[in-house]
Amino acid sequence: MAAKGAYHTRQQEELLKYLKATPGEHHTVAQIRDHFSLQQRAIGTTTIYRQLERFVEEGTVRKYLLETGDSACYEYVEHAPACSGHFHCKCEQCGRLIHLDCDELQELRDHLLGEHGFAWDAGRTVFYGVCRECRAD
Amino acid sequence: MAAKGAYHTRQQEELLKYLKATPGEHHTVAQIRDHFSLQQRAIGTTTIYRQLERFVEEGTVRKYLLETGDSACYEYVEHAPACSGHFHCKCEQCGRLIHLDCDELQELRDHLLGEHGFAWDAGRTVFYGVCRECRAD
DNA sequence: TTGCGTGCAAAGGTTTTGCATGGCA
DNA sequence: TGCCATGCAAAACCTTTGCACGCAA
Repeated sequence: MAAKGAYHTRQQEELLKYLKATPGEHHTVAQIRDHFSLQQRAIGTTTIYRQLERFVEEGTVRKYLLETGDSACYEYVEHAPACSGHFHCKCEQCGRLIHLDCDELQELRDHLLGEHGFAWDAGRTVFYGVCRECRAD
Repeated sequence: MAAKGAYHTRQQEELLKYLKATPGEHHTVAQIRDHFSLQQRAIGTTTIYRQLERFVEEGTVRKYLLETGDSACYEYVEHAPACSGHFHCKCEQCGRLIHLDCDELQELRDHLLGEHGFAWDAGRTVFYGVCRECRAD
């Protein structure tokens, strides 16, 4: 009796390969669907949602809901599900999602846990603001 | 020729008064609609959306899209659009949105700006994790 | 052969838009 | 009286679910 995730399919493989090829980039379901349609290797929308959901559970992929509220974004996470010492900053002007490596982050986590009892998951948190380039304008 | 927002209506006034009375609390459109329905002072859903949109533009109200993706949350902002020294933490287990006042926040803001050139808007950022109560279980 | 994965169609939910009516100034 | 605001209905979206068929093991 095979469990969930027992089978290996063409769609699953191609989807993961695609995401893996673009680490740090974020994609919407619509973008993914269009990408494969253009390549004549269409994958059903439902399947994309279901595979992404599985990848998120596994920790292979991370899901974001940005403030624009349009649709969710999915991003392949290179390293282990920890993704520690790693900020996600979203620029509200140019829309870019920026990755920052930073020690300060660990301090903040300790502080939140020690002083406020809040176990912060930095990997799921997106910092909103304006990036260096956009401030220069 | 009056411009947008020229008129003062019952719905507008009651909605703002309601939000003002609960600073720091967040409401969904559905919650707001139900609140006024129960009071026999129903406000159309469309109107709620349109008024909230206006308040957000004015900076009177802040809009959040949480990771759950259910529906947007709106919160009255007491003071100017800065909302400094104020964390928003969302517990992923009980779903509560917690407000933390903390000096550490200012330090982090300075660090992000100085070291990484990122002008962080703490008021728009939600920290995801698990709260003290849920960790105790 | 077994039963998971796929994808169409349809449902579900939130948010937006069209349009006739209502109400403020 | 002029024109914005309202709210119903319907559309537009994104996402999830039901179900029959296909395919991996």
